[in-house]
Amino acid sequence: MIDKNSPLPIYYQIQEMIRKKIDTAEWEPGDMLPSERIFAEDFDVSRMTVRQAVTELANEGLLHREKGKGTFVAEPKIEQPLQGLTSFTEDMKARGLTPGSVLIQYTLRTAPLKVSEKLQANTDVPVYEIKRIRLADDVPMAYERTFINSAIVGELPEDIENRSIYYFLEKEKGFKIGDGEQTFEASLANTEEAGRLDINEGDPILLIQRITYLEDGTPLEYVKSAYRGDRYKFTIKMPR
Amino acid sequence: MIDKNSPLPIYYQIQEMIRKKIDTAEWEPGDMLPSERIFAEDFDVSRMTVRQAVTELANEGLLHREKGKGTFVAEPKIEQPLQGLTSFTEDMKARGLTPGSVLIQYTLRTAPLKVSEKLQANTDVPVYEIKRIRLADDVPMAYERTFINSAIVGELPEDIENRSIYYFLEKEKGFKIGDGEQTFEASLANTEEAGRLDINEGDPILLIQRITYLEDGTPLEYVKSAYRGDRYKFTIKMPR
DNA sequence: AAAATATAGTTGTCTATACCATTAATCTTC
DNA sequence: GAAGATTAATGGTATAGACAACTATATTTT
Repeated sequence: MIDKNSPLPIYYQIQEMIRKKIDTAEWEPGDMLPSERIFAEDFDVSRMTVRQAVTELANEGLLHREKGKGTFVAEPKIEQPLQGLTSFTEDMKARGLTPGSVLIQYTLRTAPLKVSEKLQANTDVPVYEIKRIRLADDVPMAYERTFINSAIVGELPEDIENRSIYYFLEKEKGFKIGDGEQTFEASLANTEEAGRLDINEGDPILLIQRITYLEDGTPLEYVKSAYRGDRYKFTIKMPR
Repeated sequence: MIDKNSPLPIYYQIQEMIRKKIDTAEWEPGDMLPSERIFAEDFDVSRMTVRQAVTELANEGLLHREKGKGTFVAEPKIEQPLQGLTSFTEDMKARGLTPGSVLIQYTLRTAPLKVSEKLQANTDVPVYEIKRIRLADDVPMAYERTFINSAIVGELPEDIENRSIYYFLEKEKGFKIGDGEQTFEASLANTEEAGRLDINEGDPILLIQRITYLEDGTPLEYVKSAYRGDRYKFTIKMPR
């Protein structure tokens, strides 16, 4: 469960392990976690290492510490509609819909000019181009074109469309996702988009473009999505 | 400077000391802090204690760590193009355009049902209803309908259309603006919107609805805006 | 002169331990 | 039975040290 020889830090492994148990509802809000001393003994690590893992999760608000009592899974934050960057998968789940995906195209190619600009890379940089139709409860919701800088991520598994790309990159590849820049624009469906989304040409679509950066500022991916205007609203909480 | 017998934790004292040096500009953005080992030696504490202080400040964004190099005072957060809540006025200025406004209607009335719901108020609550055409370089950019809970803000001056409402409420009335919730949606211009925006019926428009809250969570205003799809893109930076 | 190597300094991770403050349960005393 | 004291468990703070990973500079080698 915890691999001391992994290149990933132990505290990070513990962190992700806890996160997973909460994600999978194995540990539910209000549940008390094993005490730091127990954790340390179980994993045969120092208590301080356990604390480093727990501290970060507590700062994130996922855990809640009480002196003298213990550490508990925090109650899910009320009013959390898309506070930050989210994937289509997370987005749909938050809306109570079942996300789905149909792969249209999956190729490794050299980046088109506009894409290479967005990715701040040379025009000849190899990128993955992934075209997907995104489904919500089996109905087309968006037509999505993703470009991922393969010079950064290396090889992607072929079954990536079934999983969250973010999850894969963060958990399995160890990349740290940073900020994202998102653009919203109203437009009308062209022939291709109308066909993919099962709507008529000229119907309203919400174009969302996103550039996702790594923590160090390197652009990782560029996504162009066309959402059905009649089905989709994007809601976001903004500070200050 | 650091009092080991103080009831305040040592790491907290160090934290506040660093904060103060930055506040008073004794340490400026870009400056390198003494290394953790130097700090520890100077204060005669353990390096881990110093780290606990620095880690928190780094998480806050006040400091910036670089492995192998050192710890530096972070650059003050630049107000990125639309990182948070912004008014139309600020938005346009950030784009290098001159914002303008044409007042269409300004009334004090009882809230329509939908509006009172958004403002979490009774249906008979009095609201200001302000309809404006928003101009950028004298060209219609958006048609905006604003509802402000007058039970909260009291009386508004009549010449409000020439000024930023936010500025007025914050600086002159002392209200503290909190979060905002914003919804994006693609649609087609109806007759009224097309007329106001000088476009054709059926042209694409970006519908943006915003609810602005005070710091204590009270809804303050509800704004429905229809932006010209051919002229306006909304860009935002989002944290992960 | 350029390239490779060593070196010193930095943050990152981790250990093993110690004591403190708070909490909750148990035991003792009245 | 109620009140107080004890005890065990928890997270909070702190120590002294170790090695790893990374960076910049100085030194040596080619």
